[in-house]
Amino acid sequence: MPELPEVELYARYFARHALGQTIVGVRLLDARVAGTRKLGSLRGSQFHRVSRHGKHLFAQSGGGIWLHIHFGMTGDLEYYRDDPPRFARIIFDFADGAHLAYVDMRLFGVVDLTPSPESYIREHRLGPDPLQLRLPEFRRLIERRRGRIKALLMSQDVIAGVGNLYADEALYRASVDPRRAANSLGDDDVKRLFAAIRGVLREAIEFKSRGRDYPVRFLVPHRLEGERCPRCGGTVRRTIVGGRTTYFCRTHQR
DNA sequence: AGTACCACCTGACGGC
DNA sequence: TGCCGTCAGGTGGTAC
Repeated sequence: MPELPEVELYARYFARHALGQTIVGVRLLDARVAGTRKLGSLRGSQFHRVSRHGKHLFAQSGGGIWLHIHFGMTGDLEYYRDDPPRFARIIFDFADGAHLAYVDMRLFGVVDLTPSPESYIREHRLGPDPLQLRLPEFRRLIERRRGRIKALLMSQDVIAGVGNLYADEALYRASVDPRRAANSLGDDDVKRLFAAIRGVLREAIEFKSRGRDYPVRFLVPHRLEGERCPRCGGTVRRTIVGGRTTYFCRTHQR
């Protein structure tokens, strides 16, 4: 599930529920989501800052070390007082008796410690976060690339945070065919795509933070082969691009 | 540089 | 009811 907008909401959720609480225990219920560093060293400290880069969440602890969470396909956070949620894999126990669970049905996520977000970003060669990006840099990142534009948008070393769903969404909004080579886009295409990526991500954060569903003008509610495009009446097609299931409107995406 | 395929996991859903 | 295939919004490795 989690792409940039979802992780942004998780970061806000983490800030709301976990900052300033004293950690009295860290329980590892399934070692397969733990990284190499021992989370037990967080005991006795507090988180006092949260940040996000792409799909990655970072929380600084009192010791100066940072918690790093990547949510994989099914990662989530749940703050609770009584019963732990289903698929809880790591539980942070707080001094006031409440808990924060890292939940992950499919176990593709990772919870680890890192010296700083900057060092993590460097070591894992993450590209810039699209909400911090400006047009000239975006242009530079994609103009000479020969791969398909959708595959490029999903490459975390090019832009960090866009996954399968929002890549489709941005290309749909920008009227660009996901199968086109990146270097075949004209300057107008690049400008529209840049605005579309940022617009789609910002709007998703906005309506999700209000607990609302995807608007009908988004592609997401129409991710079905043969569905009508709400924008032009064309037909929604399903195909594979970059190894992932891709939906696009064959009429207005060119 | 770009792509295709496999692997890592668990669960939901449709067909028979 | 149950078994089977298919699919799922992610990523890393390998091989071509």
